[in-house]
Amino acid sequence: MIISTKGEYALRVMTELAGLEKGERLPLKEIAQHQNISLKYLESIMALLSRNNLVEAASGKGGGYSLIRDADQYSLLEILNVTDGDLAPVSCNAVTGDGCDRLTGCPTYPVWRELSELIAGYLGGKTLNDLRGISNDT
Amino acid sequence: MIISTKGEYALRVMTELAGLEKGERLPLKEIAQHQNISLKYLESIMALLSRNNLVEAASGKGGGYSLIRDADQYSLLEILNVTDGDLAPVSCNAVTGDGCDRLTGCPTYPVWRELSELIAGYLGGKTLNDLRGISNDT
DNA sequence: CAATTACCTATTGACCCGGTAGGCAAAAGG
DNA sequence: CCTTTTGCCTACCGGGTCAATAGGTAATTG
Repeated sequence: MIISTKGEYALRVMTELAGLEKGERLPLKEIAQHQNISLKYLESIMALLSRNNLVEAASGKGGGYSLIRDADQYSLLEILNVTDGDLAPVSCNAVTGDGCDRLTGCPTYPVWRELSELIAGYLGGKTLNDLRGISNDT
Repeated sequence: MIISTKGEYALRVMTELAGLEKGERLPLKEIAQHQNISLKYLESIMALLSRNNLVEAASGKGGGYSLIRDADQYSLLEILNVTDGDLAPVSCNAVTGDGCDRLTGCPTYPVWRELSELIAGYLGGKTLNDLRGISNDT
């Protein structure tokens, strides 16, 4: 599988954050309870998202997490790239270009490349709003 | 990644087998040399393919492997399902239906389902012939 | 019978993933 | 200040899987 629970959890949490009012924050403790996910594990995930400027964090009382942009400005691809790295469907790294010494003439390469683009295209076109059941068309 | 080297190797070997004349066989020793893959490792992979009736095997002198059907009658999906199991892109097993207790109302589920179908659709439409650079349109 | 080939059953080492633990840093409030 | 709340960092662990190896057995042919 390409997408780990780390990615799955990240999407779920960010979807929840998308429901907040502007300026509102949600502490991780509450999120972990809602989503029924280990708090400690979530911590490591959210720290990662924070480091990559996908969410904003505030320490101390009244602190917590919030989104930085509007929900429809986050593509799922962008988020999953942070949590799961490159989403290349194949273990050989031909898709990213480096490492395979048999690349020239490799019969499977074009297929992996196309498949990669297909996946990236699909996930790049979906946003957090799609996860909330909110359609993007006006 | 969804697709292991096992799947990648299986596709490469079967593509090579697709180049044989009708009734011709190729012993694994040669294939392993051509493809520069460990013979022992290949053995385990080919035994798997053989058990699942994707290739035909013949022991003894003059033996080896051959395809059973025409190359355009093997979809990549079918082969990869044998080597890599279900190609579900997500570790949660919601896509196959069982196991997730949060399934009802799970915001990400529809996305994984769609993505799964997209991948299966793509790989189901490609055959071994596509790996040989032979187009299926007459 | 001997050579060739496929098949089966372990086993190994490395790596990654999900999760845990504990302590540190920052911010806010009294 | 000091305490509480919150996020952040580092390290660790157990289990599973993957790629690969090893050795032996069965089938087929000459």
